[in-house]
Amino acid sequence: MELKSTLNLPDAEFAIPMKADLPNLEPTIQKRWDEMSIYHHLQEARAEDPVFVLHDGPPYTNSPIHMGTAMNKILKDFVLKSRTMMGFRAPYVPGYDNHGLPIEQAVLQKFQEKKVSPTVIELRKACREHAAEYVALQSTQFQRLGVFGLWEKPYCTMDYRFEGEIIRTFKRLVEGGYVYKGLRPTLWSPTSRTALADTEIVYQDHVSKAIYVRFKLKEDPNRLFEKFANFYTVIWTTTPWTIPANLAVAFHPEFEYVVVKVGNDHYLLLEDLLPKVAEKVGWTNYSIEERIQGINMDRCVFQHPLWDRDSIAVMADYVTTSDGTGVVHTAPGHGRDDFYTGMKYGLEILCPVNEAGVMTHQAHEFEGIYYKKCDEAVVDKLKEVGALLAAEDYEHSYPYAERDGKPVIYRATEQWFVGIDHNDLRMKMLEQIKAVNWVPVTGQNRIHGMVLNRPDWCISRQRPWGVGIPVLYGTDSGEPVLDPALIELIAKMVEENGSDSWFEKTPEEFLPKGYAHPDTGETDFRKETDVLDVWFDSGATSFCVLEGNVEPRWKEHWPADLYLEGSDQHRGWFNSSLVIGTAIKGRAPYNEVVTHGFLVDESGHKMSKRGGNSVEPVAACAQYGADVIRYWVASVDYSNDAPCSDALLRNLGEHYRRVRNTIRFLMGNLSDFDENADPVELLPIDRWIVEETSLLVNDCVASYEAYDFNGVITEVHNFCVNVLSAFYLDVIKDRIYCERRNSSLRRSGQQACYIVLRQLNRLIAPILPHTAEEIRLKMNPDDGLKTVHEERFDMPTPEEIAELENSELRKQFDALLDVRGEAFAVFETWKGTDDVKDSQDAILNLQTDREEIFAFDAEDLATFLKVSEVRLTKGEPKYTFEKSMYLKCERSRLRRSDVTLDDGIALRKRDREIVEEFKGKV
RNA sequence: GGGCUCAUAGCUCAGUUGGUUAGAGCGCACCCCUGAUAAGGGUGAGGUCACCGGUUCGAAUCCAGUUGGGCCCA
Repeated sequence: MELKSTLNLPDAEFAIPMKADLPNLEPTIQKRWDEMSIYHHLQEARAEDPVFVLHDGPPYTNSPIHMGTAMNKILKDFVLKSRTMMGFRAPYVPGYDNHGLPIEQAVLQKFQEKKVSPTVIELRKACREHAAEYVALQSTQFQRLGVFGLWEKPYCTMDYRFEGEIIRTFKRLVEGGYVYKGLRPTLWSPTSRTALADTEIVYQDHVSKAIYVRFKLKEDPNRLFEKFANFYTVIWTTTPWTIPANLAVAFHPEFEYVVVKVGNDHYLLLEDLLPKVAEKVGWTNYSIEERIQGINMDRCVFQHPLWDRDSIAVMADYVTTSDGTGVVHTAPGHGRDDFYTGMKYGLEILCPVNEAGVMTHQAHEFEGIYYKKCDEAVVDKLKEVGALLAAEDYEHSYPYAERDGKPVIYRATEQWFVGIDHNDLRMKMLEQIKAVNWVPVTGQNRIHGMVLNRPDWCISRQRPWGVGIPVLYGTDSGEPVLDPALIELIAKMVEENGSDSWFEKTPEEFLPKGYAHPDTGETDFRKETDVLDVWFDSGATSFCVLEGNVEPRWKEHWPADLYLEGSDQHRGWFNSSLVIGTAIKGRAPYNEVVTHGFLVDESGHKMSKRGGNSVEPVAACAQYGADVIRYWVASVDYSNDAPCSDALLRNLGEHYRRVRNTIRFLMGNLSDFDENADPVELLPIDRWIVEETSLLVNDCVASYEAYDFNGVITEVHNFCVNVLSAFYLDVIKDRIYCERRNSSLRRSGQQACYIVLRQLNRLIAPILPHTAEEIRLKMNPDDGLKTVHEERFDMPTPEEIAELENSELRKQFDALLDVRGEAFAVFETWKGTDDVKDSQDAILNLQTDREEIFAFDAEDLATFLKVSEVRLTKGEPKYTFEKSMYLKCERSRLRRSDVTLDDGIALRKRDREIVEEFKGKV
């Protein structure tokens, strides 16, 4: 008779296959999820439970997803699935960010290729189509990763109702008095008379007229320079035409300046640049009279070189020691740095240039001159009044418009702003930042600095693809109407017909009959042409989504429990959401913020398509499977830069297989196990493994709560490798394989395996959702649930944990595992002697002083230490081996004292009885 | 150039308030098993904790600087 047929070997039929074939398996599991509407099923299953709201940050819809977006969505999914298994209802409305320049430019390029100039309406339509295409694509790609959510009704910032709600959010800020109109310099093309974005600029070599100009000291509050006659400072600029807009001269507070005497005049400039300046302006005979640090000049007043106007000394840290004089000509209407410095010092934003690049009446005698021509006029005039020290041609790179290849200028234009200091908003935001839980905690530092220093928020964009700013102007007066009732009217129009209608319709078409300007009484209006900054769109999402006005199914409590995004969003979404949330409701729209880093390759360099080191999530899904990608996400420290490469994914595939195989073996042992049969009393080792598993669950759930997914997967993996494979499963094989099918010894082991398996499967489910579902489907447990994702973590109470951690049983097995490790190490050096290579062929003479070991049964010790016999004595630790002379049982393959040779076959007593029973049956 | 941040074994990660010989998994080498088998078990080799100073009885850990990455600005 075949001895093998009398054994209970693992049944591969009952287990999951060793080879996962995830790329083919996952879609079939996902199909099943779709058929059962798993997202809704889970929401209903937790309908009565506490809610955990993760509000989705919308990815931009102009490309397929990349690995970074995949990681972000997977991290969110870890949170949602684990919170669900902790017993929360965890809704998830995925979002998409649709408006903005990158889409507009992609679309414009397509038009250009066809040599078509679209109208604003045509362009917007094409942008909408383009965005919709990528919403659909990204949605498919995210779902392929195994992410659950309300995929049939995500939020899109371009949806009509959503656009309407964005306008209402604007209205709430208007009601709070946060919105005002001001000037701000933008890149401006005088030839096409439009504002341009940074991305529409190319830098080219350009020859400018560079001039050195002296400014006479007018007021000297600290009497620093009163001892010097004819006292000037010297500036250098490459744009003479901006001299009419000069309102300040900037010094670096920390740099060292000198007072230089030249003839009867004194000049203040940077010491480091003195030799260079002296050469340029032709000072041959000069002497340094005094040295003084820049900070001392703060708020000295100089005289504008042409007119009776002050030019005050301001402090700026962008002053450099490489060019010019160390004193920077500052025209707040003509430069971004100048603008912010001007704001800080309360200067006017003076811009004496009109939209065609022609100087206005504010430029006095230069009125009517084109800005380029004005360079010469200004130089002549400066020479005439004696303010010009030198002029030369200067070659440098200068911004040009990509569109028409012509130079551009910085020009202050009218823009809409949100006042960050209105109503103490900044202080309130800083308070909120303290109250939010930032993970990792360094995020708090980062956003605090940004909010502390941020200027007012310019929410205007001179662009067609966005939500039109709902403001009308009196045609004659040019006075804006900031009327909440009017904005509400526009919001209603937009939510029905989209913000396209704002662009399509004339004011007469949507204004009520007889509507008059609240301030001027005018009845003729023109529309604002600017759209809202896309950060306004996304900053408004917490209201648009969670308040449920756009879609009732989205309604959840505000603020959200969690935002989870890349660390770049400290400046972006976390910031814009905080501004709007705090302005409207006086608090942050999130209680907790988790941030992750960016992707790098194996050598720690940023991942990019151009760098040729990117890993594509769609391709990786097809090659390794989503669960392996998810394993990767769980394995990296996402709070830092996360490394990703093909080699890394392959490596993690090995980790995955190890976990999978351990579970597969557990399952294989359970083919004849009935979960509903009356339980037997567990043997000590079986009770031990169940208790160890409870401790594992406790640790892993704590890790899930702390968003430490690496902690989860590392512990699970180590448990599979070190505790299950290397010890427990190895050691119970004899019982499972060789004992009688229904013996309580075997049943005890199976019962433990079953419990461990169910526990493990829950622990991996948030990270490996497809695999966990595959396992559950194969096991088909009788618990009335439809999916592993609605199971709950089986959490012991804190009291139970404390008891388990300190149990006698645990101490006993800890001691055993220590002894086992030491014994194996000694065996390794002994083996080979007496021809013994397998520890099962050896007898261990174990001398130990560890009391716990003596509590074990002698037979169990031999089994647990994988030897033929253990001869135990008390004393100093000592391990010696000798060759076992016992016969080897042909059925159990063990050398034991009870093996006898009978009928030409060597068998243990137990095994002989079982074989006889089988014979009797046959 | 500025703000924030990171650097521990070939790879991915642990490393509590500063305290024995810095750990794990993978990979690698050697061995065992052949009843988890494109599996499983055992042992082992791998580290100037990026570099350079400092504080301290004692530093991977605290401080300053350097180098090299990353995000955000300019």
